Amino acid sequence: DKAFAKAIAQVDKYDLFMYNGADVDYTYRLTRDLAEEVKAEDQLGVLGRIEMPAARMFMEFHMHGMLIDGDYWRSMSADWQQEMVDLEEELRSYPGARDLNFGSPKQLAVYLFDKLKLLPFGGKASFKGKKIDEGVISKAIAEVDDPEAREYWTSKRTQMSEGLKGFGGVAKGLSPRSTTAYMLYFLRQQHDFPGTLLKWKHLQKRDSMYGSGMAKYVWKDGRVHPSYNMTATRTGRKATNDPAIHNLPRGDEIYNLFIADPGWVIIHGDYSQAEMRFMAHLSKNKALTHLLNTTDIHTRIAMEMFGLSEEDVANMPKDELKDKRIASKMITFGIPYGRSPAGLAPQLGVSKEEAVHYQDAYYALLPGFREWVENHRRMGADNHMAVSIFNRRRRFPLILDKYHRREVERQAGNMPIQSAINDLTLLAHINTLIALRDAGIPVFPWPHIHDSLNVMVPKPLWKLAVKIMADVMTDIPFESDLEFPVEIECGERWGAMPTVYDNDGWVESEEVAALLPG
DNA sequence: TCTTTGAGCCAC
DNA sequence: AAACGTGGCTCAAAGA
Ligand SMILES: Nc1nc2c(ncn2[C@H]2C[C@H](O)[C@@H](COP(=O)(O)OP(=O)(O)OP(=O)(O)O)O2)c(=O)[nH]1
Ligand SMILES: [Mn+2]
Ligand SMILES: [Mn+2]
Repeated sequence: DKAFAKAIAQVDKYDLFMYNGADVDYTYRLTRDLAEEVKAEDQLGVLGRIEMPAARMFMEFHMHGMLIDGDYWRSMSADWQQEMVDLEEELRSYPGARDLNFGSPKQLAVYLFDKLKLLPFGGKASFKGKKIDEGVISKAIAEVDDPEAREYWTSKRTQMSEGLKGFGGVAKGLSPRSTTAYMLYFLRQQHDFPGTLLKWKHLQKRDSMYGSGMAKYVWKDGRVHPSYNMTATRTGRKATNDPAIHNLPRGDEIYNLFIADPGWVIIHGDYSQAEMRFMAHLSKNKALTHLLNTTDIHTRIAMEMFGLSEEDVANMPKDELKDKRIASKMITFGIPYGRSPAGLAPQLGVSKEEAVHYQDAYYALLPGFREWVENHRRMGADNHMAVSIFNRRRRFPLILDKYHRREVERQAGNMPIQSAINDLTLLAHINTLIALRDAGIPVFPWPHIHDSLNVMVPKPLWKLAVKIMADVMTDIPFESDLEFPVEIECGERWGAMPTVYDNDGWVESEEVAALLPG
């Protein structure tokens, strides 16, 4: 932080040294007291086996950082800014829009709903309520004939305000005067302005995050050095910042900003259908296990969601299928994590009643799974605690009312699964580094991202390293009927990495041959 | 001139 | 529609 650095620069050097020394000393002394607490909470295993080695790995990653492709970065940034200039000129040409700040939701609402008098989901009636009823949204979007808009609505959530969820908090949902993309896709059926605004918003986000906005994160060495926050989540997942790398927009455009050091390659491994597999492990559900062993469940749910046949899947462009598969994850995970038919409906593009049928069809595919899911949720709330197989814990000391209880049930249901997949992956990351070094392969850690991990190795050794990573990741540290297959990609640029290894072994392709000799 | 909050959008 | 879960970042606007 610039202001902080400036302030620190003015502090007397001797005072600063004394302060830093005291900081270290007191931290060290605290370990004695805290070790007692950790022991009392039976968390020495989590600390010693996972958190401490992970901390060392994250520090190593932070120090070395990731190289930014400076030419590509500047070129992309310039492109985005030029496009924005053009779009802004168009937007300002609309009557009354000349002096608008397009980044201000407040000003946009006045323009869209008062000046242009555009009608939100549900029309005039919605102005009466504070939030738009889900049924109104479902009905409205079902009647819209705009493929791009339909695609958006099936791939994004409506959820907006957060508040103190469930108790004394702000109501969640879509306000009738909302200016979100979700709303703009509806408004663009009535006027040209919202459509152009959507494009502007997209570019504004890209540039502010990864174009001009990225500059503050690029050090003098031309690299970014993200920090890992190990205590940000209630599940043991990690968070990153400065810059955050857990929420980079998918696709090559942004990922190609990050490249391997010259002469090195990045190797990336991601668990397949990770949390579904772990739910199968915990529940020992036969049908789910069988489904995972024989098909891709995300694709299977995508077929249900979009009404696709086997032929459709076979003939569809690869990228389109990939997008539909991604969209289906929110349904596949949403249902066992407690999403209601009302919540599912807008994303499925159907009424609440029809959404019930989707939910039933989902569970009909997996006999016994619904019972397990509901019991699993209840037990966590009853115990006021959720525990993962790695003995990570989340407590729920207070349950305030029946609605809060439902929230706690969903959180307690999710924790042991999300947490275990994270720790499984984190351990695999740590062990991959160890195994590579044991094999004499130089390696730098790259990011750990929930159920995926990255390392950087010298290019000539890529194949050896891929095999080692695959072996470590699939050699899970617990007994299970389930396998945990991985997909491994490799390349010099983070956004251009062909799959080189998956559940069926080595993947041959022209792309691999061109990129990775040997 | 700061800091905090709200709206919005991105990911696994 | 009393809400699938877990997060971070930017900008505008309000608060100190
Ligand atoms: N509750 C919830 N969890 C999610 C959602 N999206 C992702 N996750 C969790 C569950 C996933 O298994 C995990 C890793 O995300 P991935 O994008 O890698 O998906 P997954 O591993 O399921 O499939 P894949 O890697 O594509 O075979 O993150 C979501 O929308 N809701
Ligand atoms: Mn995965
Ligand atoms: Mn993943």
